[in-house]
Amino acid sequence: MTEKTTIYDIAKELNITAATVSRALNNNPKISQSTRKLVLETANRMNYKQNRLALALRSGKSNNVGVIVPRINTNFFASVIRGIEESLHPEGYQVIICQTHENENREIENINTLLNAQVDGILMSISNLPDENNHYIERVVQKNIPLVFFDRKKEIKHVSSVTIDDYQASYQTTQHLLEQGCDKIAYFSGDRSLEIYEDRYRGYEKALLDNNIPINKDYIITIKSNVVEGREAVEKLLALDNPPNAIFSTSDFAALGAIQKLKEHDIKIPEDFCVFGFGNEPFTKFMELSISTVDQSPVEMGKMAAQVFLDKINNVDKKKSGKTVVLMPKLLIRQSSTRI
Amino acid sequence: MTEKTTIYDIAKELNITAATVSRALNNNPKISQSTRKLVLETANRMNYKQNRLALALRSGKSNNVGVIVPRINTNFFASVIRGIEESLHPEGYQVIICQTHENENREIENINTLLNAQVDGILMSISNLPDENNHYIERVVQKNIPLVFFDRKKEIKHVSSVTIDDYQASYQTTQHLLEQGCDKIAYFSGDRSLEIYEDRYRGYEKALLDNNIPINKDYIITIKSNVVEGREAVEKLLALDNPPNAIFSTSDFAALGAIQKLKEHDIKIPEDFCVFGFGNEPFTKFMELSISTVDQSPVEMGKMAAQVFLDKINNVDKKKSGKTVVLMPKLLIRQSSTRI
DNA sequence: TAGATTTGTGTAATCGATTACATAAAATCA
DNA sequence: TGATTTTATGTAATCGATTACACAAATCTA
Repeated sequence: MTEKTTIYDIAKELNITAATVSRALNNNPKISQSTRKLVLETANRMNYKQNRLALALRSGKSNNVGVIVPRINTNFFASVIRGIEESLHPEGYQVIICQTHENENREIENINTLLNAQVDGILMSISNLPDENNHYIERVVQKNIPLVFFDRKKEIKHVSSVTIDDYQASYQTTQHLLEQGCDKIAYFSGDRSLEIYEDRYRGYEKALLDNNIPINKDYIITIKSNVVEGREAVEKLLALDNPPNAIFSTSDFAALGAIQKLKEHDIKIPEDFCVFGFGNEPFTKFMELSISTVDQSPVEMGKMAAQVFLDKINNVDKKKSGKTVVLMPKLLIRQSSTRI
Repeated sequence: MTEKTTIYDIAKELNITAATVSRALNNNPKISQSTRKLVLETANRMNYKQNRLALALRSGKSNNVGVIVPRINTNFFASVIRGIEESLHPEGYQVIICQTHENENREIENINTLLNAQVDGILMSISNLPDENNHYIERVVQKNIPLVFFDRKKEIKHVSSVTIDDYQASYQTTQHLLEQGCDKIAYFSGDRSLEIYEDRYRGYEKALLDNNIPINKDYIITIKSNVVEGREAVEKLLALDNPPNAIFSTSDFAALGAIQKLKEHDIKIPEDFCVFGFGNEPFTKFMELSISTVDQSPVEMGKMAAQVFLDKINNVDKKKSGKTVVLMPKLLIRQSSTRI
């Protein structure tokens, strides 16, 4: 029939109790071989499937993990989720996804919904939660639910995080551009109230200072991660009295927009101008003029975030420690910044 | 403390029963204003959060929906999932994602896990489930759990589906290439045991026949969706005595590989050779030679699949009908196939 | 063979929320 | 005022699985 089979149905069928059925199904040692065999056969015949909801309610363990991202259909986040799913699936966890659209209310709402759903852990890339809302995060910690930030993190006590070394990535990229002979490097920044963008900015700044190059504020432009803003930023830069000869963009999309616009101005890349992106979006490799960029190993990052969660779940002793994992970024030096 | 507050805790605090608390929280009319106010305040003060697991167990409704895709980190599937999430979130459903990696065992396993988790519906893009395993699908139907295929579907009784009109897309694309003056059109096919690829092939074939152009079997190559296979296929085509002057690739990635290889052979696109892709991957637009392609409106497709699920859930009367939605594809005619 | 031990099942509580039914108290009516 | 209706609350079952505890039967020991 259409109804679901429960252990009670099996029990009635065999004229035993549900407890015995449960024991047989769970390989409990206190059960006779004959009964176990009978139960297993009957369960199979009646097409029994364990109701994980009931199990979850009793055990207090849902075997679900929530993942919160700004938006799922970007290569980076989709890849992180892939990594998470692949690490968690073999351990019997399922992944619930939530999007915030960079909206802090959605972020709070998603956290609450996940808590209500009794998830065993939350992995998230924070949108832009102002500090006054930190208590929503702290509540998760208080409930002893493992929380792991990936990529976009926030310094909160007892919260783990997995990121790449954004400072290093940025420092090395700037250094690379300098070595290519670019001495006037413009910088496209993201919202610096987010740690990753602040770290990247510091890496850029430090590399310039280490090379005795003063910071030119006109070269620093805050953009959103899309093609149009990259184009617009280039217009501004080219209108300067002393325009730059390189751009380090913390967004691949903006880097692409920049390249388009530079070409329209008949500026030769990389001969006259170098461009470096960030994120290793698939298209950067495919372009005829391939775009140099920083690879963030998103799948690895997802796997690592999942691993940090699993370690926490499995070591109840180390109750309130937060683990910080920093992955090394990989500079992918391609045509857009290679002057040979 | 770290413990969770339940309605029993609130009841004890106020010296009433859990039933009354429940009624107050659910705006049950049979409750006095004063009690309701008191309960609400106390719940708030004690930071009460409803345990959705308990609710789910009692009501038989988990408010979770499972989504099964081959792989989440492709633009198409990530976008569909985005659409699904955005339609389902306002209705109070959460989305559980599963990947199959095109593996039929994983597909079956995922279906079973979702059923055990008591999901209220399953939305999936089928991998390559052979017919002898149809009963795993039919079991879902039997349990009266709404099942919706998107993109990659299978004809199974009572199962809904949302697809684009692959036949039309393919027919129109072929027609377009003919109009551009290409009379020798090669075709990169996917695995034709999947309906979508069979439909696309039929569209291609029909357009040629309608224009009195015989099918040349040498022009038809089955590929996997990646750049390398596109390159290799072009090598084969160019080695023919009578090579083609256009390619219609059912994969954008293969189309890109084809373009790369054609350029290496100094063949001019679109003057000497036209290329048309399928899927509207982001990079197709960004290329210096932008690639013509078919847009499948994945976000729309996801939203529609979610809507079909919601309609089914909300109309219990129409118990076992399957709804079939066919979206119109959009041809994006770009430089790679535009001869002025 | 009486007593101790082992083995296999049953009983009933539990997880947290909802709700049909019962019932006491309050309000309304005649 | 006594009967009737309304209102608010309590009681207890339910969803499906697990498990501490109890206990009867089987097996072992001396």
